[in-house]
Amino acid sequence: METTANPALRADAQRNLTRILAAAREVFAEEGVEASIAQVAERAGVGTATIFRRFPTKDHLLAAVIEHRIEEIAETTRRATESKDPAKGLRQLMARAIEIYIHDRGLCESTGTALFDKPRIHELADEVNAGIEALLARGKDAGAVRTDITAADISMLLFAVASAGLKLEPAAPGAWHRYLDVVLDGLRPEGARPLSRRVLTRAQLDAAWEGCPQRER
Amino acid sequence: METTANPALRADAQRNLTRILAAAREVFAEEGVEASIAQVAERAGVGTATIFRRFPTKDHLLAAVIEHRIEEIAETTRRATESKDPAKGLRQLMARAIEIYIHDRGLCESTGTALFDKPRIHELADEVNAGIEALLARGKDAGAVRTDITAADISMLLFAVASAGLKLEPAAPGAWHRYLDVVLDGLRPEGARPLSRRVLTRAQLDAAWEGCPQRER
Amino acid sequence: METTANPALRADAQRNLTRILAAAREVFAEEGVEASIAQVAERAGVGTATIFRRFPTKDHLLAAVIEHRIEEIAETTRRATESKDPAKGLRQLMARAIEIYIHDRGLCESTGTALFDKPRIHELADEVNAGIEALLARGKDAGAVRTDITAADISMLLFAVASAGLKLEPAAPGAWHRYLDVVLDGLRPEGARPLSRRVLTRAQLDAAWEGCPQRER
Amino acid sequence: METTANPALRADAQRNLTRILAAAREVFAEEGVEASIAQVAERAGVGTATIFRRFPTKDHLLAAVIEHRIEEIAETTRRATESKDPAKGLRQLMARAIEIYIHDRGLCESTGTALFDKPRIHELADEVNAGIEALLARGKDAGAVRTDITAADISMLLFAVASAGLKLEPAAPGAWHRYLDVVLDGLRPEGARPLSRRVLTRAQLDAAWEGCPQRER
DNA sequence: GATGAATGAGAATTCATTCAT
DNA sequence: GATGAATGAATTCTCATTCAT
Repeated sequence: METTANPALRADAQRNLTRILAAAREVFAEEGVEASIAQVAERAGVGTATIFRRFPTKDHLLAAVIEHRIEEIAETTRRATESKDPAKGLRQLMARAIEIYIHDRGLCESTGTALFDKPRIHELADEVNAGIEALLARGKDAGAVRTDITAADISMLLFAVASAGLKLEPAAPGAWHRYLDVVLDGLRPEGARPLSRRVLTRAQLDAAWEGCPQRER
Repeated sequence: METTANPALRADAQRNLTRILAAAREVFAEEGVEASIAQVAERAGVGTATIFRRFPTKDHLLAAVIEHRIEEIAETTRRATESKDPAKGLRQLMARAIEIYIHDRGLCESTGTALFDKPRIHELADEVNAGIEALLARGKDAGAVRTDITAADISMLLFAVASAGLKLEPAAPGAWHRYLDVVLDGLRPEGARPLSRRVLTRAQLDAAWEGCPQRER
Repeated sequence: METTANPALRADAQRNLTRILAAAREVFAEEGVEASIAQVAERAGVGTATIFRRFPTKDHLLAAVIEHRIEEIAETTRRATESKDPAKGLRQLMARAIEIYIHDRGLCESTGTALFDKPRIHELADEVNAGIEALLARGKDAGAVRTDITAADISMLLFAVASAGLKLEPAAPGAWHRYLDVVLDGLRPEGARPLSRRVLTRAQLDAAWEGCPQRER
Repeated sequence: METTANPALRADAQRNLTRILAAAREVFAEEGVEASIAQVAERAGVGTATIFRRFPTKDHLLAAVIEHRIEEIAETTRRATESKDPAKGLRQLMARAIEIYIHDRGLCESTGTALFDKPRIHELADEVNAGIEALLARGKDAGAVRTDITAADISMLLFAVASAGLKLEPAAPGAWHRYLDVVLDGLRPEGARPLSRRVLTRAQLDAAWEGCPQRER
């Protein structure tokens, strides 16, 4: 999760690149994907062309920012899977991922667009998925998690709570924990009522993350 | 819930207004709030200036469209409160409201922006809130709903599931029912674990719906 | 060859459209295809957006200008074919077409680019070609033109002289007539030496006019 | 015609200069004058700044490339004047010069711009002119060339055929020979019809090569 | 000397909003 | 009243040229 240090880059360029990425993270997080490159440039203290030297397209910059966030989520997943208690691990993972989402409007807006269709993002998504699956398996074995739930469901529920949290955060910081609590309670096996729809196929999940045909951008 | 019929309007003007609103609902639902006025005008079969005669600003038009949707949700609430079984009523209400949300990108994108800060919307929000409260009270009495949940929570949970549904809908239509199921299971009183945060104050809820200070547009 | 009068257009719009086209003809003629839309707008006395309302793309505007010139050439061809003397008609045609080319840098630069690949241009090109063929046939019959020359050759020779004329015009207006004279002398049948290459196929000619793979613009 | 070897240059600098010129020749030949310095730098395997160290301006680089081509044409002229048969020499000269032109988009686009206004180019142009004049004189004496033609005319006719060849080359390589044939037939004295315009003055020819006041770039 | 990096001045294009018919 | 037209302020992206290492 180290900030991508490119050793082939000159010192000043590396510094600028770091600044650009930091600025882009902030700006897109605050303003969403419609923020202009000029805003990023200003916050980074560089000219717009400097950004375009590193990122041929605004979307490339956005993608880099998103990748960084997904790296964070993957790292979070890694740590969560090390937890002794799978239920605790799951909550930890969801809570931390939600926090990352909530503080990044751009990330939320990008979810389910073509920006997610990059090899590195796929890799990370696979990794996250595997981690969740491992936690789920242990949780189910321990009788702490209902058995009809899949990793894909966890991703979607996480996204659901995060979306509500995003709206709520300015007015009631952290209030989304209530909703995560409700959802986690809904994941218990005791008295669980059967789910009314089929589980998501992998293709459906992928399509949800990338495919969004609206907004081709 | 009749489309606001303004009796002072000439027949043709009234017809145009109706067309404009219908077109705007469709266009913003499909394309989101970034859709252009020109698109709306074209679908309505009127000139752009005709729209601006009725709505001084694009945001005014958006607000009218949103108001309409909230009217639908209020109407849905009214019907739901008539249900004999409060738990069924609650599910019905949430499911129908989610459906409304899911099929309107513009509505989702607008939630929590200044566009919601209109007297009529407040009225309707109050009405919806009251309906949910009534259902909740009956549900709690019947032992079907946990007691630490408020109407504000239901709104937010509804928005949460809707947000996930919005992403998922193209790839897996209706799949969001799974997540509503999970949430509803989480609302049962049996074995409910205490919620980790305070309930939302009314001010916080209002701020969540309107306040979003980012995105001044 | 009337300036495309669109009767469906409001008076002011028609006036602006006319101005835009006139300005575009002048500006592209003087500055070449790299002239900016802003230059055209300024000369036309309108805003840049007004141009983009009529022409979705700079290339569309360029295409309209080019089409106009080719119309002029087609009209010239029509008149030339009415000449009693085919040799005179041919000279008349070539001379007038060269004049049109010479006073339009944009036309010269566009020749052989994708801008020529439009149905209307193809039609006009066919018409010009047919006219030249008719003149050639009559000229050959009359013993005034060598028999191994085709209409495609005439187009290319015309373009050749025009290219030289373009460079020469500012310094020596009309001097290109000398070179047209030489070429026409080269077209006489008496003592004509055999041409060293095959005649152009239609496909080759078309490719020369449109195909230019360099400069995809 | 050795590549200008500057003895004051360090070995590596000399090598870079050579590479830059070679790359520039290729790039401008293929892409035309709008090719970017970055493209040249990349092909040369040097940084852009290295180019600007040697050539204060893009135009200076272009000028150097052009000079090189004119050197080639001058060399060609020299060889052509050694031909026993002046008509053959003339054809040889024109054909080879046309080939040089045709394979260099940049050269064609630059012809007649301020880039030609350099002492060395003037020298070379004089040399070429003298060579052509010598050939013409011998040709006229031998009755192989019409007497009303000047060296300036030959330059322009050459440029004319080259321009057509440039457009035609991708679709029909070498087809321009047909047009050179026609022009050469037009240069024969037998039955030559009087030329309709005055001969070019030297000033006019110079202006044609350099003067093009449009396109200040 | 050499180079990658930085930049500012455009260029095309879009869109909410105001005007003239 | 209705409408198409006009516009100016953005926005993304390019490139010759200058700077810092």
